[in-house]
Amino acid sequence: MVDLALQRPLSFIGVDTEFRYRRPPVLLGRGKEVYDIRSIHPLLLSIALVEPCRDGGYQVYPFVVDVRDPGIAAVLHDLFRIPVCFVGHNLKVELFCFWQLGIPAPGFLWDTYIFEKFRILGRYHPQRSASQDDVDVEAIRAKEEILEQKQFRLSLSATCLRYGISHRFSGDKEALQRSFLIHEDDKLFSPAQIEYSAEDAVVAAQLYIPQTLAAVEIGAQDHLNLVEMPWTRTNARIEWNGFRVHEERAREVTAMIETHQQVLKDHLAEMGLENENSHKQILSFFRSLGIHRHFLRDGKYTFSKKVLKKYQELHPAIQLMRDLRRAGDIRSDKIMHLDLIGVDGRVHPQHQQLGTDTGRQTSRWPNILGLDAMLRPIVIPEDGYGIGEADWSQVEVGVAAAVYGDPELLRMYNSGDVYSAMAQRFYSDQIRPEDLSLPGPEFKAKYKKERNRMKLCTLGMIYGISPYGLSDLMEVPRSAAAEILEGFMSMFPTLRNHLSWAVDLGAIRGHATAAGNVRRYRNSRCYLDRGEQNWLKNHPVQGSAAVIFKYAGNRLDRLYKGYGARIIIPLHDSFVFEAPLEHLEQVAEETCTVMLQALREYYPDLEPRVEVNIDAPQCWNKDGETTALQVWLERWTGVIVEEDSSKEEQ
DNA sequence: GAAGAGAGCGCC
DNA sequence: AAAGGGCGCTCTCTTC
Repeated sequence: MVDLALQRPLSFIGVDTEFRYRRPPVLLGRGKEVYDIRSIHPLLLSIALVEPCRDGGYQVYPFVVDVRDPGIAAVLHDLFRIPVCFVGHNLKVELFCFWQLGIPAPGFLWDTYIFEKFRILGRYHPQRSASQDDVDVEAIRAKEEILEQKQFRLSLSATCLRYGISHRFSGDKEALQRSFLIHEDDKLFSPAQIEYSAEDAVVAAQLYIPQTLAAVEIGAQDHLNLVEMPWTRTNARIEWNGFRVHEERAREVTAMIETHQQVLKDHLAEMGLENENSHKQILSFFRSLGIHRHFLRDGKYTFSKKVLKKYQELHPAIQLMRDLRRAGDIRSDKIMHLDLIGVDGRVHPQHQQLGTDTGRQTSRWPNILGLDAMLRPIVIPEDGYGIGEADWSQVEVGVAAAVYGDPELLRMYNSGDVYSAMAQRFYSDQIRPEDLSLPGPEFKAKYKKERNRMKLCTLGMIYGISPYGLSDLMEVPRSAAAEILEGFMSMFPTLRNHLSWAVDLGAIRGHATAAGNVRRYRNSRCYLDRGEQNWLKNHPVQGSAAVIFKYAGNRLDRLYKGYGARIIIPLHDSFVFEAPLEHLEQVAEETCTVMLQALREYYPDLEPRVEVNIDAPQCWNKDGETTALQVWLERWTGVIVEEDSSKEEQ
């Protein structure tokens, strides 16, 4: 097979693998099963070599290889070095199989699953139910159906149907897939298993040309080849890399919280509240104290963190509730699930490419992108390695300035600290004249409140906030918020126009557009509600930032190879990396360079800044802060000791 | 007992 | 009438 592949003038190669896992799945409740990707056991590799014929058609040579043979990897090396495109449906698992076999990934990929996901971003988005009525069965069913439809559309058989390609096994695909999961080690494969396996590689190959045409039709072929498809490999590698967790520290934290939680819970129960998480119980508790009216918002009671903090002076129980909630959140974080540690001793969350409608990543099991900052020090490097992080400063503001072409916002972004520059202009009559040209960092320290208001306005502007929402955030009357917002927007007339055009054009066209022509589609042709108006404005910013992020990530993935370094967490606007200690500084420096270049390649008008943090390489952390969790726990413990003693005195 | 909605919290 | 974009996850409470 390899000889033939090397001798023929191939156009591209379809690929598929069948596999099982050596470890049983971890059960996460509600029927969720998560397999340890490091225990993947490749069984069959299917290959479809494709070459052009004189008659204008294509000749396909299908092969199926039993990759349980330990000598096979060495033979396959040469095949994957052929510089043609390798096509497959959800290539992530194929890449896992290759890496498990010790075969380097091919250089040029096309993922037919990712393409289908890409072309329906925003479609099949469950709408908020039209009715406020709780028993709107129709709305619930419709929502379920939409999500099911979306999943089904992305499957290989449904994709084949759409392109008019016949898949011989589409009917009993599931049964065959399952047959591999329970296949015994030395058993031969049945003809059905082998033919099914071959068929998947063949149809994936057959999808390549029609999908390429479809990519041209949506104006995104360049982006797909440059960014999205290479990212499938980068993303798979991040998942394959995973990260190490400090098991002992995790156990300590859990034990410590559990001990003190009980004491505090008892204390709270004495005051009259059994469960700090129960909305119902809190309401009746606060009623009995006569303080419930403070928590009324628009006809509903809310006991969120923010309002509890605001009114904590009303009763000593409130501080207790806040602490208990925080402690409960930390204790129950999925990262504490130590059974998610793979056979390589590392945790491998699923990183879902195009997980969101703007093209951003999502992660789950555990959701490492949403990890409480206090828990970051649970993530530690391998021995001899260090962890670093590099992030673009205020990147979405810069991207907003660039995509909407606002000269004043550009100037402010390029000046150093965008929010300081805004405050210097916005509050020019309230700021001492000598401070009007103060450099960002100094201004930031001196005019904290003013700067923070500008930050709220900026984020609000990108997300489409209303005076109502802003007044809540700034804690000023609505009329004052309206005035601030108006004054703020009037500093950026170009931006204001272009935001409003983004809504109008998006409504007419049917989609919002980001860098690389990454589209997010509307679901209806009728009235734009506020939410839709907002994402039409926001997608160009968030989506473009996501594109640049992946572009930079791809470059880093290739660059890191030379240092034995790896990306471990792709954090929307920052990369967390792990590198051998002797190369950590060099890796950090080159990471900055790549990130700066990437942003400037897309938006040459920007003068971006990247902040790097290798201050505490012994664990992941925020701004070099590694002890926040300990400090918090100690304070918590302190509270108990103090209150216990005061109780005794009484 | 399972499943879903709502409230809430974490991240960017 | 609603009121800031994008997510994943846990807990409570209700319903089937």
